[in-house]
Amino acid sequence: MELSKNYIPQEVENKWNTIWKTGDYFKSVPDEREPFTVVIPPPNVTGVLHMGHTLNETVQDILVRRARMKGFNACWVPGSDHASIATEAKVVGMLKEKGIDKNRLTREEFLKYAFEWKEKYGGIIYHQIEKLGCSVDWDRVTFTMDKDYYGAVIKVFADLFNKGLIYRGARMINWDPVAKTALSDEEVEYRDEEGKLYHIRYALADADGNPLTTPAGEEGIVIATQRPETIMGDTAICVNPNDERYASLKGAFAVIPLINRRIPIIYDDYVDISFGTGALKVTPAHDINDYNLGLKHNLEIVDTLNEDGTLSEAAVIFVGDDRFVARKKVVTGLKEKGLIIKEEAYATRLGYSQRTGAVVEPRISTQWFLKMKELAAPALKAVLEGDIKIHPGDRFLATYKYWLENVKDWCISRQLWWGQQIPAWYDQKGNFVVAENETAARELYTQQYGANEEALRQDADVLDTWFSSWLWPMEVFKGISNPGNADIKYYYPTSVLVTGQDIIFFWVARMIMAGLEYNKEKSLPEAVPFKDVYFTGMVRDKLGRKMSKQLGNSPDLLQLIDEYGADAVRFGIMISSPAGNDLLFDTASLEQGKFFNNKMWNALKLVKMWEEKLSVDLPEDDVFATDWFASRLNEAKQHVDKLIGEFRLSEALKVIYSLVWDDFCSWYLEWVKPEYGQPIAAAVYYKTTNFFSELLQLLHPFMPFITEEINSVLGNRHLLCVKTTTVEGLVDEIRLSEGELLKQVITTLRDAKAKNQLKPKQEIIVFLQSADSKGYEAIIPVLSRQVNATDFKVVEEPVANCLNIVVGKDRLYIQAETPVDTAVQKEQLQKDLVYQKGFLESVEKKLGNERFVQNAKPEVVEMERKKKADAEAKIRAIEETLAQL
RNA sequence: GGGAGCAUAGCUCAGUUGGUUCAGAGCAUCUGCCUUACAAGCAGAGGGUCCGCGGUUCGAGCCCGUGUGCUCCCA
Repeated sequence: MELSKNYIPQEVENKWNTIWKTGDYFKSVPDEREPFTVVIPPPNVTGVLHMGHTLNETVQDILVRRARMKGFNACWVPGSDHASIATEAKVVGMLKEKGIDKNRLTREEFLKYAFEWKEKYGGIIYHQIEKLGCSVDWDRVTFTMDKDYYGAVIKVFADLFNKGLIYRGARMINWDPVAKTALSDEEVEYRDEEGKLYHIRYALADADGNPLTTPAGEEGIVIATQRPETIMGDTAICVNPNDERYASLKGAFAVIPLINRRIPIIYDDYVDISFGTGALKVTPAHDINDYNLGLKHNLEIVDTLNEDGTLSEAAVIFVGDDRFVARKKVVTGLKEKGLIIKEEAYATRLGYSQRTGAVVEPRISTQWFLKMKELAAPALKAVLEGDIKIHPGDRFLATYKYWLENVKDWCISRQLWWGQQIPAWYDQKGNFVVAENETAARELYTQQYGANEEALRQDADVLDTWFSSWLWPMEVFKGISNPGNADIKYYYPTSVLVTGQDIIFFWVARMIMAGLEYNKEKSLPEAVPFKDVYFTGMVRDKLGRKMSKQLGNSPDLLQLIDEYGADAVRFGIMISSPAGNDLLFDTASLEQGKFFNNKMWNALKLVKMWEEKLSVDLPEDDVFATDWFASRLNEAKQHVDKLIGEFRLSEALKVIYSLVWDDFCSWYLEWVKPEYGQPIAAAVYYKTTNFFSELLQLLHPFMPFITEEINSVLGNRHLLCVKTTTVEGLVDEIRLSEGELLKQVITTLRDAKAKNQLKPKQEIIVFLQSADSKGYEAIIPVLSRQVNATDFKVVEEPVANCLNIVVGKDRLYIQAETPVDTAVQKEQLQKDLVYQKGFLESVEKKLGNERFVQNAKPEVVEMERKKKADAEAKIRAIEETLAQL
C-alpha cells in the first residue's frame, strides 16, 4: 500500500466513524461484565458545541474508551435538553421573521413549530459529537422532551407535590421581561455597574393633608434611590426609629411627587441611619427587601410594571413606556419641579437574565416552588461522607457545601410553552388539583371538592428545564418512567459525571438530590447518581477571556476538525488542560497535535518499509534496544494507568506523547534501524510492530482515529476501540538505567562533535576510561552506531591527541582525523568544573551539619554521601582531563 | 462584605507524601543540517531571586503566616 507523504485526517476519520457506527461497537446492553456508565451533560438541542463542550466530551470519551479497553461494559448515553427559554426565544424570533406573532398561535400550533425547529437544528450537536469521535451508544439518544421523559418529569412533579415538597404561592421572584417568565435565582447573573443615586424630595403632610416641615424646618423629606421610575409604586417611607431627624414625623405622610399619592411614614430599625438621607422609599412590589418590610408593616403593594417591563396602569403616569424610558422621563419631570436635590455616581449590581440578557426585575408573582431544605440535607451528606467524590481534590467542596446549607426554595415554573406543562388543574374559583393526567385530575377533583369538574383547565405554565435534567442519570435508563427495569438496575449509579464547574448548582447538586430522593430504598453508595464528579475548567481564549457569542471568540468546532483533524483537536484541548484549571485555548496546541499525527504516520511509513525487507535468517544479535523499550513501555503504561485513575488526563497524555515521540521515534527506532538498503531481522521487526501496536492502544482513548488507522495498516486484525488491554509487564530497572546512560553518552558525543566542527557522519574511534566499564557493555553496539564510531575501546590510561570528554564520572576520548581544538574543550570542561564544585560544596555543607546527619532519614544521608563521592569522582575526571590538555 | 483558586523560562503550564543539581515540558528564540520515515522534520544550545517579606525545619518551588497582583463563586 502506498502511504501518503503526510497524514491526512479527514478521510481516515470519516472512514472509521462509519465503521464504528455500522459495527455497533459502542452499543451497550447489560451483561455479566461490570458496567462503566457515563451520561452526557445534555447540551441544548438547538445549540452548537462550543469549546467547553469539546473539552467535556473529549474527557468523557477518554474515560469511556479507556474503560471499554479495560474490559468494562462501557455505556455512554448521548442526548440533549430542550432549553426552554433559549429555544422558545429562538422559535419566537423565527416566527417573527415569518411574520407570525406567537400570541396569535394556540399552544399546540406553537409546539408544532418548536418541534419542527428541534428536528431541523437538533441534529447539529449530534453530528459534532460524532465528528469528534465520541464513542456514545446512539441507540440510547435521549431528549428531555421525549414522551417517556416528559411523563417522568410530570410524575416527579406530582409525586413531590403529594409529598408536600412542591407548593404554589405569591413570592418575590426574578422576572425576565424579554422572555416574560420567572427565573430561578441561579439563572440570574449579576454584574457591577456604574449607576446613579438620585436624591428626591417628597412633600410632607399630616393626616388631614396639611403640609408639614421636618424638625429642621425643611420642606419635605429627601430619599435616595437608583430607580426613580419606581416611585409610583411606593407605599411608604421608612426611617429608623432612633433617627432624631425624623423623630417628630410619627403619623405623618409623604406625598409621592408627580402623582401626588399620600403614603405613610413608618419606623423600622432595618433602615441604616448613615446611608443616603436615612429615609428609605418602600416599594414592596419591586424590591425584595421592601417586600419583606411591606409584609412586616402591612403595606399595600402597588405593581407598576407590566410583564414586558413597561409601566402599568398602576403607575398612573408614563403608562406603556419601558422602565428605562420611564426613568428618564421621571427624572426630567422631577427636575422641572426642582425635586431632585442631588445626583451622584453609585456603584451597583444589576441582575441579568442568563438566557436573554435582559435586566431582571424583582416582581411579586404567583409561581410554583420546590422546597429545598429536605432534599439538600442528604445531598450534602453524600458528598461529605465520600459516597460521591469530587475531582480535582476537594476544591469545590466548600462551594457545594455553602450552597446546600443556604439553599432557598427553587422557583420551578416558567411562563413559557416549550417544556413540560405543569400538571395542575384549576376550577373557576381557583381551587386546584395536581395529577399526572387530566383524567386522574378530574377524578381527584370530584373526590376533593365533590363538585362537577367540567370547567377544569390546566395550568398554562411549564417547568424549568433543570427540573427535567435533574432526573437525567435515572431517566435516560427509564428509571422514573419504568422503575426497576433491567437497564436502570444495571447502569445505575453511573460511574463518573464530567461537567463544567459553572453548573455545580444548576445541575450537579440537583441531580444528587433527585437521585437520592428516588433511590431511598438503597444504601447511600448505591443511591447516588454517580460515584465521581470531574469538573473541567472553563475554556478561555488566548487572552484569557471567557468564550462567548458576543465576543465572537469561540471557534467553530467543525471548522477546527476540518483544519486539524478531530484527533488533533482532542489532543490540543487535552494537552493544555490540567484538571479543573481554566485553559487558554490556542490553536498552537492543535497544531502540536497535528504534528504529532504526522510523526506517528511517518513512523508507520518507516516500519512498513522494513516490512518489505525482512530477513528471517538474520538473528537479533543485539537485544538491548528491544529489551530496553519493552521495559520503558511497561513503565509508561503503569504510569499512565495511575494518572488516568487520578483523573490527571493531561499529564497522562504528556507521558504518552513523550513516550511515542522521544522514546519510540527518536531513540528506539533509530537504534534498531538497519543501514540504508539493508534488511532487518524478522524478530526485531515483529517486536517493533508489537511495541507500536501497544503504543496505539495506550493512545487510542485520546486520539481514536489515527490510532485505529495505523493499527489497521500495521496489519492488526482487531479493532482498537474494542481491544482489551492490561498494564502488566516487566519493568527491568537495570535496562532502564542503561538506556538513560546510552542517551546521555550519545547526546554528549554528538554535542562534542558539533562543537568541534566534526560532521555528525564523520567516523570516529571512541576510547572509554571508566571505573565501571562493565556498565557500558550492553550499550556499546548501539552507541557505536549512533555516533558513527568505527571502534569502541576500553582503556586504563588517557589517550593522546583526542577530544577529551567527561560524562558523569567517566572520561571519553574521541579520535578523529581532524585536528583537535583544545580551547573549545577547555572552555566546556571549565564550565562543568565550576558547576560540579558548587554542587560538591552544597553537599559537603549538608553533610557537615551535625543536625542533618542526626535528623534526616538514614537513606537520605546515604544518598548525600553517594552524591559527594560522585561529585568528587566527576571533579577528578574533569581535572585530570584538563591537566592533560 | 464572605469564600475559593492562581502567581515557576519570552508565552502557556507541569512539578501529590519537604530530600539526588529539582528547577522541568511544549511553544517561541539561537546554531548546524533538505542525513530517502518525518523541514508538520533531525541534531544541539541558551534562557528562571520558583511574586515580595517573615516563619517552621538539618533541609522549602512544595508546609505555615503575611503583603501585593490577577481570576472565579456567593451576598
